[in-house]
Amino acid sequence: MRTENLITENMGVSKRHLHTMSVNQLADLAKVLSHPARISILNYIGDCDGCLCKDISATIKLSQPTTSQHLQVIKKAGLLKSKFEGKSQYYRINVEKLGKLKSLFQEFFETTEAKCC
Amino acid sequence: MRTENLITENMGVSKRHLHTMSVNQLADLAKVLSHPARISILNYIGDCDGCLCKDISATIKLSQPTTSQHLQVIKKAGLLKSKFEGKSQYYRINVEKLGKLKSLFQEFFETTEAKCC
DNA sequence: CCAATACATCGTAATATTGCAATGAACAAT
DNA sequence: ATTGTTCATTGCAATATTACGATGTATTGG
Repeated sequence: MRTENLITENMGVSKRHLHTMSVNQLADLAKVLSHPARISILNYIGDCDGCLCKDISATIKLSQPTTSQHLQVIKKAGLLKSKFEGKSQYYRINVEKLGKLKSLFQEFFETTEAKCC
Repeated sequence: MRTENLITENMGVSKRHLHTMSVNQLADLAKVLSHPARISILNYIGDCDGCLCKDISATIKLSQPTTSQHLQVIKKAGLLKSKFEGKSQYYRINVEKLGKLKSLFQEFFETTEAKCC
């Protein structure tokens, strides 16, 4: 009757090791799109190609720190590139990574639709 | 010099009202895919078409409560249907909603790739 | 009726996410 | 040099997510 070892370890943290590489990759990229502000940001950058944080902030109506934070999340996932020019940082879509997302998504659809459709 | 009204309201909650309907819809569906377990579940259900929580739980190696919780998240987003038969609940892909996700994703790609590619 | 099965839900603990004011760094302009 | 601009980072508060044991309900099998 051991009620020991009920110690809560790894509480609140996703168990990524249980899943395949490509499943984790898709989850990471989907997480970028799981917040509407990040979708709006990607839409905006895709439309202007070479954008500043202050302009994005003004467009999506979130504060500069919040906008910057979202930009870092997108960049860390690989969907954005950036380049400093003077005091300005220009953000651009990383087209290669966007293509990767596209193919992972395609793969997900093919697997999921396999026998149900 | 009013340091009043610095009261933290709406802290920690997404400002969905700032974004368009379709952006929010895509974000909601992307949130489903933002956890690897939920991708694995959808893959599995798409493959077997009519699955039980216990079998999914055994396959993805998460506890029954955790698996059930993920299933409710996916179902609430509309990507799953379910039907009770005796003591068993059979889960199936909601093909219409999956198609909706596909088209929202397509739309996102077209907007984002507009001028950068 | 009684045990076993399948599942959702509750409660709880730990971590993650979201948002912004305040701050500091780097550069531009005067 | 001083001021203004642009941005990332820090610190904090509030909410959301993740995971699972324990529990209750409903059904099946004996």
